[in-house]
Amino acid sequence: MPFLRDTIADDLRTQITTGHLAAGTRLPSEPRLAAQYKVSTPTLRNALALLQAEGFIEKVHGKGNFVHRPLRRLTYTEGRLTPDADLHVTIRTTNLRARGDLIPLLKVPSRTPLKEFFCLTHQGESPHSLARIYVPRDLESAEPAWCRPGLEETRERVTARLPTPEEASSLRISSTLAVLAITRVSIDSTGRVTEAARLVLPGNRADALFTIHHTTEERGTEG
Amino acid sequence: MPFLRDTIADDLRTQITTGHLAAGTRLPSEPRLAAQYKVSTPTLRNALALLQAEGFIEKVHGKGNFVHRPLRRLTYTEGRLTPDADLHVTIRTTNLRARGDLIPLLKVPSRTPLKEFFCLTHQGESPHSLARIYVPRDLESAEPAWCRPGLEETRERVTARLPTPEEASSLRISSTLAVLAITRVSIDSTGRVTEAARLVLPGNRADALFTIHHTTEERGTEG
DNA sequence: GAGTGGTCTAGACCACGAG
DNA sequence: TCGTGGTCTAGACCACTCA
Repeated sequence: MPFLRDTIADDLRTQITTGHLAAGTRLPSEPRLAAQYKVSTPTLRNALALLQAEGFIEKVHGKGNFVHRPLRRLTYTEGRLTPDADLHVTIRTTNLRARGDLIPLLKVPSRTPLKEFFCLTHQGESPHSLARIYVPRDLESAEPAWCRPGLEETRERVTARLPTPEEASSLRISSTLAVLAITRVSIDSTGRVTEAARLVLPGNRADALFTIHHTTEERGTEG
Repeated sequence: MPFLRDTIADDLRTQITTGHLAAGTRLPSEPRLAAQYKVSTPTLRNALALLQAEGFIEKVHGKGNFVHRPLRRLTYTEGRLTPDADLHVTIRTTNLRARGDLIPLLKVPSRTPLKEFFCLTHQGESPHSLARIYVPRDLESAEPAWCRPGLEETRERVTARLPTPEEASSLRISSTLAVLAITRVSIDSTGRVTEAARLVLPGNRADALFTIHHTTEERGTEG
C-alpha cells in the first residue's frame, strides 16, 4: 500500500508534466487541496515538499504554491555550460585576501591578495546557477585568467549536497533541492594554481559530463 | 525565535561531535526523547530528520536511532573508490533484457540480453554506496568486462539528486540526503558500448574527482 | 508480545503578503 | 484585516525487529 503523500505527489506531478497545470499557476490553498484529496494538511504538505524538492513547485510564504516553469537541462562540459542563447551571466568582482579553505585550495599563504569573480548565470528571467572564481591578484591580467598559456591540468572535485541558505536564496531554489558542487582548480606548467572555482549547479536543471580517452591499457571498474 | 526542531538538532549534533554520544550508541526512543525535550513526537522526529540528512544518525525501523560512525569521505577517481581496507562489495548478478533507458545507454536493440551486476559497497557494517553495472551478454567473459582490451573512451555523466525510495532503503540513508549519481559508459575502439554503469554515491560520504591534462591550448572557463 | 520507528489525523497558533 | 503558508501538538494506527 503506497503512502498517501506519494500518491498525491504523483497525481500533481503528472498534472504538471502533462500541462494540465500550467507553469506559473497558483495551486489551491493547502487546506483546500487537503479537503480535495481527503487528507489532513500535514499529509498534503508532505506531498508538496516532495514536489518542491523535485523542483516542480515553488512555495511562497503568505502567497501560495506555484507551478514552476519547465526547466531545460543544461550540461557542464569542459569548464562551461552548453551554450544557450537564453543564458547570460552577471559578474561582480571583489578584492579579498586568502583565508580559510581558499589557502590550501589555491596553495597560497594566508592573506594573499585575491580577486573574486561572483558569477550568477541567468536563464531568461530566473537564476540558473552560480560560480565563485578566485584568482591570485598578482597573475591577474585584464581578464580573469581563463585562457592563460601554459595551462597544464584541471582538477574537478564533484560533490552532491543541499544548498546553503545563501545559495538557496541566490538561486531561488528550495533548501531540499540537491545541488552539484564542483570545485575546480587549474594548474600551470610550473605547478602553480592559476585559478580556483566553486560552481553550484542545481540538480534539477544541470549535470556535468566528463570524458576520458584511454591511450594505453587503463581500466574503468566498479564503484 | 529559532525553531524547536533546530535547537534540538543543534543540541544532539554537538553531543555527537563532541563525543558525548559515542558512535554506534542507540539514542533513547523517540517518545522518550520527545518527553526529555518537552516536545511532541513529530517535532522530535523533524529534528532527527535533519541529523539523518546530515549523516549524523542512522534510523533503523523497529530497532532505534543510532549515532552514525564518523564518516570517512571517500573519493571516486578513475572508475573506483579510494581503496580502503574497511570496504567490501557484495555483488548480485541478474540476467535481463534491454528496455527503457538501457537501450539508448548501451546502444543496443530492445530486448538485447544483458547481465546486471548489482554491487552494494559496505564500509564496515553499514552500506556505503551502490552501483548497477550492465554488460551485453554476448561480449561477457567470465568476469565483467571491466578490463577489456581496446577500451577507447569512458564518458561519465554526473548529476545531483535525491535518492529513490529503493536507493534510500538499500543505503539506509534519508530520502533528503543528496546523492551523486554517475552514469558511466565505456566504449571500445569499434564504437561499441562494452559496459554501462549507474553509480549512487551519498553526498555526505563520497565525492568524485576528475582530472584533465591539457596538451595543446585548451581552456577552462566559467560555469 | 513488547518495543521500536513510520505514517497519518484534526486541529491550534504564529508569520508573512497584499489590499 | 484577511488569506496564505510554517510550525507544533497529542494523540491513533500500522510495520518492523527481536526475544
